[in-house]
Amino acid sequence: MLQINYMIKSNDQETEARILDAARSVFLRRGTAGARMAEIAEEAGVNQALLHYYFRSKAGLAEAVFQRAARDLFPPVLRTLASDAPLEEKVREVVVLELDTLRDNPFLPGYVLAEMNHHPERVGQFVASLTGVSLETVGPRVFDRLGAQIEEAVEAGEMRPIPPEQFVINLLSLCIFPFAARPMLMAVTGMDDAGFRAMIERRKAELPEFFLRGLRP
Amino acid sequence: MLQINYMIKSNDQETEARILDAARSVFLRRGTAGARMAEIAEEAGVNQALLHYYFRSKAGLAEAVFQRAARDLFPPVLRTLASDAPLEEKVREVVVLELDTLRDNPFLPGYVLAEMNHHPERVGQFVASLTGVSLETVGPRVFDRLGAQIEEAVEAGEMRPIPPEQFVINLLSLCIFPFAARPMLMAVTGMDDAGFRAMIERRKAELPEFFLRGLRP
DNA sequence: GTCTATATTGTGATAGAC
DNA sequence: GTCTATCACAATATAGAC
Repeated sequence: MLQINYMIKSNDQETEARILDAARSVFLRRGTAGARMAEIAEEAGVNQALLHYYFRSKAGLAEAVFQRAARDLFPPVLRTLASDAPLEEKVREVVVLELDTLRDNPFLPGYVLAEMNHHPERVGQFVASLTGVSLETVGPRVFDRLGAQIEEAVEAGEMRPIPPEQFVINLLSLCIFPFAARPMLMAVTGMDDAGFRAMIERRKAELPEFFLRGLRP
Repeated sequence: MLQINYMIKSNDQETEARILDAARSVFLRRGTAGARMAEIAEEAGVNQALLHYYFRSKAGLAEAVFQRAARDLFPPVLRTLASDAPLEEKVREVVVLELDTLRDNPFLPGYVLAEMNHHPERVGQFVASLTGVSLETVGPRVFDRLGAQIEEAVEAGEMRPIPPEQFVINLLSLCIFPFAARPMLMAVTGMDDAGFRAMIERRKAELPEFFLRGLRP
């Protein structure tokens, strides 16, 4: 009796998490506009009315899911890039970090990129939330630190000059795009899931060198 | 009178094109699931019923728009890559081709990537339509030709070995991703539209060298 | 907190006049 | 070919019992 009572009471928290997980799964696969509350409820194993009890509206759920997804995709990389580690080490670290994350969440890039394009207003809001401060602080912080390191390396004759923005864009492009274009790549090359994973593993090993060679004088 | 009569008669063709253009514009911005037939009709300057007269259903319109968009995004590049031009020339050509296309259609990548993720079944269909033949012919044709050229260059000591798939993935990543991630890039860096275009122009000049250096021994 | 039943709107699609 | 008016249903959201 006590046991049962305890379990019921604890459900409120656990249920909310289950709903959020189900919502994430459905939103990532179908996109926000294509997602159906009924499907989320079913996947969470609860009634549809409960979704509204916890998140008020579909928009509320969508907001929560997008914030979480964007946090999974970008901040770890940006934090790494803003650190004090040597440049080459940063590159290797970002590649492994990003490729491992996306191997486990292959729908993440497609979803986040699509949402950003469909709801540009959410992007500023998200960027602001990264530091809790205003929009203008995140970018500069990463790019200033990176720019200084690049300048150092250039003066030491180890590297060509490159704007830090282009540095970041190139690196993220090479990591993220293959996942966003996964269905097309699989269709064109005839890869299956295992083949795709193998291709990604290979990238993990060779991408850092490819990227760094491209920057050398 | 004759004039008016002529214009009315010619409208059927012109109207269908106007609708398709409007549909493209709305679908690209909102995604298929998020697009509204009413908005398309308004943007085309016609009544909503006309959309059904010409395209039967929303799915019909969506199909037409996706085919056209995917054709704009991929085939020119694949054709270039499968040509007989020297490898380095191909790279320069692809970069200019792709960056110019996307400068004029910044929503294209986000839309196509999203649709592919949400409707993987359409991808095979599209790939098949590229040659009119079966799915297995397009990929190999590009990759075989490219693989041979790479092998040549490797034996001449001009290049490191790299699987042709990775070659293509890297090249497309560097061209396409910045547009797919445009809203995020603009928010993080504080760029406006002009700044983004300037950034792309800079890439057009520097991307080929960066890419090719990354492949040299 | 969780459910069933129901209200309310949004949205794709059709009928039929012009 | 093009419009207005309307239908039919899908999908979000709420009321209220348990």
